[in-house]
Amino acid sequence: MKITPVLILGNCLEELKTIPANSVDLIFTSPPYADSRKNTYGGIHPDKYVDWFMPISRELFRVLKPKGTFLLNIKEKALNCERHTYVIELIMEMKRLGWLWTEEFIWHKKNCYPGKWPNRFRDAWERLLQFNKDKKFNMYQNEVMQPTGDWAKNRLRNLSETDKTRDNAKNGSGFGKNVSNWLKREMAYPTNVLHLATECGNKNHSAAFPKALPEWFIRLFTKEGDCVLDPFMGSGTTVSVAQIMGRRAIGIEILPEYFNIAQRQVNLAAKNPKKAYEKIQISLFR
Amino acid sequence: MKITPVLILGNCLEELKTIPANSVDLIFTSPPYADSRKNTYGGIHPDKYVDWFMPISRELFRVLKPKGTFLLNIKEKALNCERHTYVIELIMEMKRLGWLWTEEFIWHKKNCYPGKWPNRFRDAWERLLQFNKDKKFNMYQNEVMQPTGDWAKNRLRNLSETDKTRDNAKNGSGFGKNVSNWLKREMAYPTNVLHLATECGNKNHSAAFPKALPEWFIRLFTKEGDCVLDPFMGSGTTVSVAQIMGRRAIGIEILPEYFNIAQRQVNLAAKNPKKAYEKIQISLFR
DNA sequence: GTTCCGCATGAATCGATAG
DNA sequence: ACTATCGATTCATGCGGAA
Repeated sequence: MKITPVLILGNCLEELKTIPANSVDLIFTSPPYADSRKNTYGGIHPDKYVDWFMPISRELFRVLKPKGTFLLNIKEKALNCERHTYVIELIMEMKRLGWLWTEEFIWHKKNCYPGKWPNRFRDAWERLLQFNKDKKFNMYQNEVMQPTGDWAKNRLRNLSETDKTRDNAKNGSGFGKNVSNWLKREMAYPTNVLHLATECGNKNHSAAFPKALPEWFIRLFTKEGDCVLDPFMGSGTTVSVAQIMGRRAIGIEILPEYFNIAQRQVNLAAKNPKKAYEKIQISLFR
Repeated sequence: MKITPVLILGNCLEELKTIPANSVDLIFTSPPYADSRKNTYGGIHPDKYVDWFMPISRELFRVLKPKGTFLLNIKEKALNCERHTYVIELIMEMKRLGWLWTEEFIWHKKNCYPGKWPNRFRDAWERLLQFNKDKKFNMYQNEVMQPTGDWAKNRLRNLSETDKTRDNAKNGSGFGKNVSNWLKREMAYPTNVLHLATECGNKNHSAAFPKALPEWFIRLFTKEGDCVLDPFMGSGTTVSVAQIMGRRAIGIEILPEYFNIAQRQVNLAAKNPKKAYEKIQISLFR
């Protein structure tokens, strides 16, 4: 199945209004952070961040399907020696608007930005806020199961050796059932902490996250053919990952510079999807 | 230097009033989480949590030195398929009271509670909220430097063969005080993400955190002889760690049962501080 | 004395059932 | 309708006994 994402060059709030209500399965986005990236997006002052985001939040609520999910990657910056409160104020406001704040995932950035300050250490984590319209949202947990920890490997290795000898010695003693039980145990469900290194190779966009991040949430919250929206597309990481995974995708970007990069990335992925897919590093959870 | 902690049996809010203003260097505490530990503390309803905590917060502000730090370990629970907002409301209220919200550390709980639900994964992290009265607070960053990546791993592996304590061999990353003296080269500053397992063998208290947690913050925010306060002492982890590290300590606990456990632990540590110190596992940052 | 293995134990959460 | 209680589910870790 070959689906080319829809890329829209324009103002996020205006363009969202052209999208039908209840049509999107997953919104995954990383909006411009307050007052940072001045050179690119212009920057919104922290004190005005909530007022700026709420109208957009309202449109996102409208376009999301009842069982869809909105995932917001955000982190407050330190301003004047303090953490600003615009993120937690935003959570409160979005709840007033009708969003359910269902979960907060942590993205642990294993190779965070270097630096030293007298009053704080390097910031190695970001928030991944999950919002929903309904308590019963779609979630495909089996799609993101992972191998169990090292503790199990050692023990299962020993176990499987004894299993083999017994299996050779005796025939059809019903031991196979036990083995299959243990095999199930080789996979476990993940937690709400994601360990991912930032991709430093990404040249142009100043706020790129690793492909594995949208990839994980797209697997968790959508099926093939579902629709993924990124209203702050940037250089198109989320959109092209969705494309490669066989999801429909919509991306909105106001700056032609980034829009063009995203366009090229999408064309490239359309030409050789397998190669593009292999490029997605799945290095979650250590 | 031998300093015995001051343990107070009584109501937190009342007893705090007996402590002089501007006398404490570090407050490190983990108050009863909303509605949990019902069997022990009675539990506060999430909707009333902020109102319950704010008068205590006011007293904590009073007793803290201008350059001191308040570190609050807390996590909101999921209620009715949503994350409750009492923690972020608490942050807003404390700012109104005059606290600076300077940082939010993440405690990544490597061995979080198991379970499976249709709409969420296991919760593997807690907040460590840092509050201060003044932008220029005391912070001794050099005290918590850690060995860098690969070098540390190799070094520590060899080490565990030489210095054969059982616990070092087990997790492969533990190192004692004597060892850290060795490793003056190739040390780096940590980040604001801490990787620690909960100590589950502790039958004493239903909510004991690992000793390495208060140990790290006591090193970071206090010197020898400084005063550490834990207004919700529980079985006395914070207080006895502070004692072993040569800090003065004050602990308040309302339940005689826990108070007695803390009392015993303190007496034990006073008798043999070296042995007690070695028991503190420093296995931070993986 | 070391290594290996069995086992209990968590600051959990949801859905169903009962009052 | 709304609150209180209970059972089912799940996995990394430390401790203790055994080889």
